[in-house]
Amino acid sequence: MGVKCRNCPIRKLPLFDPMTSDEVEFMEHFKVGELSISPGAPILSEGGNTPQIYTALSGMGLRYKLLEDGRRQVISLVLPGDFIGLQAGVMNQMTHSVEATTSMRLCVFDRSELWNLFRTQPERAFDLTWLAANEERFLGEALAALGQRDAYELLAWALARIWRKLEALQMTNGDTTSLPYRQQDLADAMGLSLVHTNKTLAKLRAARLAIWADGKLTVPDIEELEEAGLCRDTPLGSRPLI
Amino acid sequence: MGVKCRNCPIRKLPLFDPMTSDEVEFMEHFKVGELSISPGAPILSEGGNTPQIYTALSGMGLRYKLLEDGRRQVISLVLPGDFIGLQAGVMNQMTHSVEATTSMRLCVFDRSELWNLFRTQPERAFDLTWLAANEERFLGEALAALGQRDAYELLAWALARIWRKLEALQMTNGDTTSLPYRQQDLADAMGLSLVHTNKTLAKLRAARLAIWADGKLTVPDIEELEEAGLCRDTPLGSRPLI
DNA sequence: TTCTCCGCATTAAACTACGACATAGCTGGA
DNA sequence: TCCAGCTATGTCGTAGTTTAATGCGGAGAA
Repeated sequence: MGVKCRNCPIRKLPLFDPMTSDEVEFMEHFKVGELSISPGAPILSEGGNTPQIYTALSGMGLRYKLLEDGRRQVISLVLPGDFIGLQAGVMNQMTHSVEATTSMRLCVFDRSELWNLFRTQPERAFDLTWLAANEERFLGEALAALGQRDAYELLAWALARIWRKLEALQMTNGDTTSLPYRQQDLADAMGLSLVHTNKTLAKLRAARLAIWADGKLTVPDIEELEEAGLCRDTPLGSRPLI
Repeated sequence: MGVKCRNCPIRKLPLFDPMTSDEVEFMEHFKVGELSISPGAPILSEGGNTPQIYTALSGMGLRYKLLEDGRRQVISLVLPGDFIGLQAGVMNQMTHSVEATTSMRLCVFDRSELWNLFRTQPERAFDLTWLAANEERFLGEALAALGQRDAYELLAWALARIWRKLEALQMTNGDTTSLPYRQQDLADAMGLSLVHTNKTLAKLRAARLAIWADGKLTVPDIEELEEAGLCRDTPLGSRPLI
């Protein structure tokens, strides 16, 4: 898996920014070990304790939250370079669950050490805090910002976004990429029913905008796809200066 | 307006926490003046520059964002104690607009001074950053967290939440409170059409859960109202420790 | 190998919530 | 008195949900 992030990347918002070498080095300082996770296994559970935080070195997963009525809200995908467990609360309690959808390798940090950041590197501390606050954000949220769209545009937007993300991580191969998520995952992320998601994906497929099959995503023409989703990203991810 | 916050309150997340006296004193240091705003007047505009930030001392307003298609997304209410303009970006550019819906009194701070926080008071800096990141959040966002519900539960939840907020600020009077927002504002906040919002409010009124009329909100039985909205707040607002 | 089970994708039919449009009443201000 | 802004209510079309049934490939057991 030809991922750029070697060991302990901080990926700033917007999530596509690569990490500078001294940032990598800086994070090395906090590293306490590595961890392997098998596909389908939970990494962190809502309400659980996390004295440590992780970054994904390889593999994919997703953040989600179980709702009272039994539905599941997917918050975001977990890709190599992402933090996991950063935003756990006062008692280190997680506010959502994280699960691997492929086998994953994780890099482990000691959470308490991170407080040093605030003393030694205020600007980086700002980045981290901001990242933590935003980690909780929903994929669908930014969509709300853009105004409610119908399922067609919603999914076009989501696929285009995922594609761009993977592209930035050099995880695409020509116009195809491997993407171990089920249609149910996508549906949960967008707040649509599985059935309707399926039908809408069929429409996208018929329009030859995005072919989602067999755990693979093929995007013949990304620009066209982005246009179909009116892909105007909100400045939500833009980095503020307080 | 019997608000607790005297001059320059930092209200931590969750937003109901009162400010300690030394925090008040601390913020006094940054204060550079006061400002009066008349009802309906804009305070900050999206894209505009803000060399300063404000806190609301009295009055109410709302944060919103204009969408490309002309609709308006209300982000959140501005109540006494809230920060305004905290999260403006790199060039001090606002990412959304803020408008007063009553006459307001604002306390003015110098933005650049705030960077000192990161050097002198790391923990408070954390609070501030967190607050800034969350200021952008949409009201409807937390709703998405609970899972999309129908308009009825959506509005029940929103009204209950507003009520609790005002209650904490001691801005309620028995089971009635003054609330200078239009139905259009509520609709924009919840992402519903004005017409449907109106009809749904009628249903809530018929059920004697919430009476919204003449700029006043009456809540005969808050517990019942909360239940109607399945009002289980997400821990979204809970303060994390990284 | 073949049978069976199970998770996932697919498609169809009935139902529902919401938006669009239309119309009317109510109030305060010029 | 008229007009503008807000509230209120009815009808109708449609996007999306729900339910249910079918198909299909992979894993495990005989």
